[in-house]
Order: sequence, then structure tokens, then C-alpha cells
Amino acid sequence: MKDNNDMPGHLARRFQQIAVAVFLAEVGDAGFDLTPVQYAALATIKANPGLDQVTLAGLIAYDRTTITGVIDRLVQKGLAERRPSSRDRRARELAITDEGRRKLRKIAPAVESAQRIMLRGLSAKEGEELMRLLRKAIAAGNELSRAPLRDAQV
Amino acid sequence: MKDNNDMPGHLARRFQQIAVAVFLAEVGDAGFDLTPVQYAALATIKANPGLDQVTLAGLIAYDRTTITGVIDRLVQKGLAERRPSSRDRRARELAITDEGRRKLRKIAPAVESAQRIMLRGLSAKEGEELMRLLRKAIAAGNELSRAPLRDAQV
DNA sequence: GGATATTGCTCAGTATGCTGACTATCAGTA
DNA sequence: TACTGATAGTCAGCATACTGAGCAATATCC
Repeated sequence: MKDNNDMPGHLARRFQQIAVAVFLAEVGDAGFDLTPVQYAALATIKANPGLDQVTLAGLIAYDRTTITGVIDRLVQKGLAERRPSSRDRRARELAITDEGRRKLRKIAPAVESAQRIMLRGLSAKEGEELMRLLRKAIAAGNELSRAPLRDAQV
Repeated sequence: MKDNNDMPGHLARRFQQIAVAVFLAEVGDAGFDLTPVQYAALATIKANPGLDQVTLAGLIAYDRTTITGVIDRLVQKGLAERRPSSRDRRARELAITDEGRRKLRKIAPAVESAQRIMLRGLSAKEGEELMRLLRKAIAAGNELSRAPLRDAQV
């Protein structure tokens, strides 16, 4: 019988579980209340002002049905705004608020610290190699999930 | 600004997202209806007959509040049984049913195939290295999540 | 121009995962 | 034995993720 530790699927789940826990702990200790998912969405909105929800979802590989709730919570916290697009009445344009910008800036050290902590068992070189291999495996499997990564349409 | 692709947390989420999608697709195509989480739980129950829920949770690093629902669904599908322990009236002893054993056996090829597919972008050597690095990072972070991996008490 | 296909978004439903609280039970000790 | 603390399991509540369905609007093709 194959051991769990030989199953990439199990290792993926476990690493992600730890990554989320570390993120929430670091951010929480710094006095903030933002999930990894909300952070990535907010940072991407800031970097691409006026983008619509589908584009945002593609940029961070979230399912479009998931992004609705995530944005709901960002809006409710006053960190982002959702307004109807003038060009396409189906779409919503997203923007970060000043409050959101402030929060992103103040939270940055905790986020960086979290990324370090989740690799703390590895040397710098090993950490790089792990990220390289993950990127490579992810690129090959991108189309296999319902929410693949997509470039922004310019 | 740091790219998502340089954040181990993002890569972790993405890899695990693909891993789950691949698992569900392979198992579903083979005509079965079992999630990765349910599969791991069932396989572990089979390997440790009579174990209680907390022990099971520790062996696969699930939260004890999550395992309740997972077992509910395994029981409902007729794949596992939950009965009160004779030694400890708080605990429930878990066992796999004949049906569960049959299902596990028939599903094995799809599970193995899924593990292969989620590494398909990597050479055999790279796949091994990825698993080694994940194991190492996970070992160092084991205590950081609410549901750490635990050895069975013998 | 009008039928058709596609797209942006939302919703209901289900399955993980977690926090925090609670009950019942057990174990150790005064 | 009575008290105290720890443990097994469950529950309510919240946040991701996904499936599948549906609505409104846009794009495409004849």
C-alpha cells in the first residue's frame, strides 16, 4: 500500500493547509483580518484598476462563482468597490479604495513573513527549487482545473 | 511588487487546486464518486481497523471537526461503519465495510493515474524532488496548522 | 436585422476546513 | 470519593471551491 507521503495530492493538500494557517497567523498577529484569498484579490485589483470580475478571477485562478463572495467581503470591509461597467452592462468594474490601499501597505510585512515561514524547513536554494518545480507542474496542469490562470486581455 | 508566482502560498493553493481537479476527473471518469478527502479517510480506516475519529484525523492531518462530516458521508454511502467504542464511551470505532473494500480496490488505478497526471509536467526525477521538498517543508511546519499529522498511539 | 452563440454575473447546493463553544466522559489527584 | 483537568465528538457559523443552472447583455453569423 502506497504511503500518503508518496502521494503528491496528499502533500499538496498538506502544504496548502500549512500555508493558509501561517498566513492567517502572521496577518492576525499583526492585527489584521484578511484571508490569503482576499489578499490576493485585493492586490490584483490594485495592480489592475477597473478590471472586471472574470478578468480578476483569471489572473489569480479563482472560480468565477467563488470570486463573487470574495468581492462581497472586500466591499463589505470597505477595501474595494464594485460598480457597473460603462462599456459592458453585464460587467462590474472593480477598484481598490484608499482604505484598501492603506491596509495592503500595512499588511505587507506580515505577508512576506508568512511566505518565509512556510518555507522555513528549506534552505534558500531548496525554497527556490520547490517554487520552480511547483510553477512547472502548475503550468502543465493549468487547464485541468475549472479555474485556470488567464492573462489579462489588453 | 512581488509576483504571485514568487509566493509559495499562491503556488501551494494552485497546485492543490489542480490536484483535486485531476483526482475528481480521473475517479469520476472511472465511474466512481469519491473525493480525495474521502478516499484518504477510507484508505486509512482500512489500514487501521477499529481506530477512533481523533486518531484517524491525526493520521491524515484533518481537523477533528472536519472528519465528522467526512465520516458521515462515508457511512451514508455504505463504505464505512461507525460504532461506539467498548473501551471509551466517548469514542467511536471506525471500520470499513465490504462494499468500501471493494470500492477501494476498484478505484485504485484511477487514483494512481491521478497522481501521475498532476506531475505530468515534471520528469520522474523532478517529481521525486518536488515530493521530497514538500515533505521537508511540511515536516517543519507540521505544528503550525490546527490539524497536525500525528502518529497512531500503539 | 434577427437568430444563435457566447459571455459576465449570480444563485442554490454540496464538500472541505477552520474557530469557538458545548456535552459527555475519562483520568489523575487530593 | 470528590474535584479538576483533559479528551472525544458534535454543533453553529464563516470562508473557500466547485457543479450546474439561470438571467441579462453582447457578439457573431446568416
